[in-house]
Amino acid sequence: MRLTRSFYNHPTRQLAQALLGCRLVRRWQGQRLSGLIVETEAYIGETDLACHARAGRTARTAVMYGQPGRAYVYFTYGMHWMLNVVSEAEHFPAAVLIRALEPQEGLDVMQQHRPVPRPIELCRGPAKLTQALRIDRALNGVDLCSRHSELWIESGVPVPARGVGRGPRVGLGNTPEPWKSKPWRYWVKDNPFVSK
DNA sequence: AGCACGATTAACT
DNA sequence: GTTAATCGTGCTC
Repeated sequence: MRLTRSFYNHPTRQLAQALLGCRLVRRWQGQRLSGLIVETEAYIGETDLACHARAGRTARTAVMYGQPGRAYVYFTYGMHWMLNVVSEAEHFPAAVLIRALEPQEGLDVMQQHRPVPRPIELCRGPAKLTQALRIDRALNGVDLCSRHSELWIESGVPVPARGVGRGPRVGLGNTPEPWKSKPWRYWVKDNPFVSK
């Protein structure tokens, strides 16, 4: 079942954990491309200096200030797209970055989008999964709760708290403390599809 | 108008 | 472990 708006309207760290085990689905040319979410990170508000919303409301960050349950897709390093899910109440800018998937449906199509020798490499990283699922600027702002969107998340088997690993967020090179070290990255323990 | 840098990845040594 | 690729964004001049 497609997750509803209320699922996303929660504290970001709580949502980041709740999304583990859920299934991200992309409809591409009538086909389902999907995978279980196995790794996430929380980015929370203007005071979190790792969050893009630290710059306040701009054209780029506007989606994060909108409804929960929308996709925030941004471009970085001159070549990569990142997928986030907007969290918390409208007007509070926060989102969950989807960092890795365990591929489930449409692996053959994903391989066409992203040629790799083995499926383990298909979605093991935030820019890898957007490439495999063909997620780019066209999906920025899309409502994951709408019946008509080509991107959504389905409920799954919740991962119990003891099965969730936690640690600092990845790639925050110049972010000052204490934000750089906040343990706001979550993953499914012992799952081989988690990024490295 | 110009500049430094980035929520990364792949291909090096 | 190091580095190139490659361009939108936000900040300074």
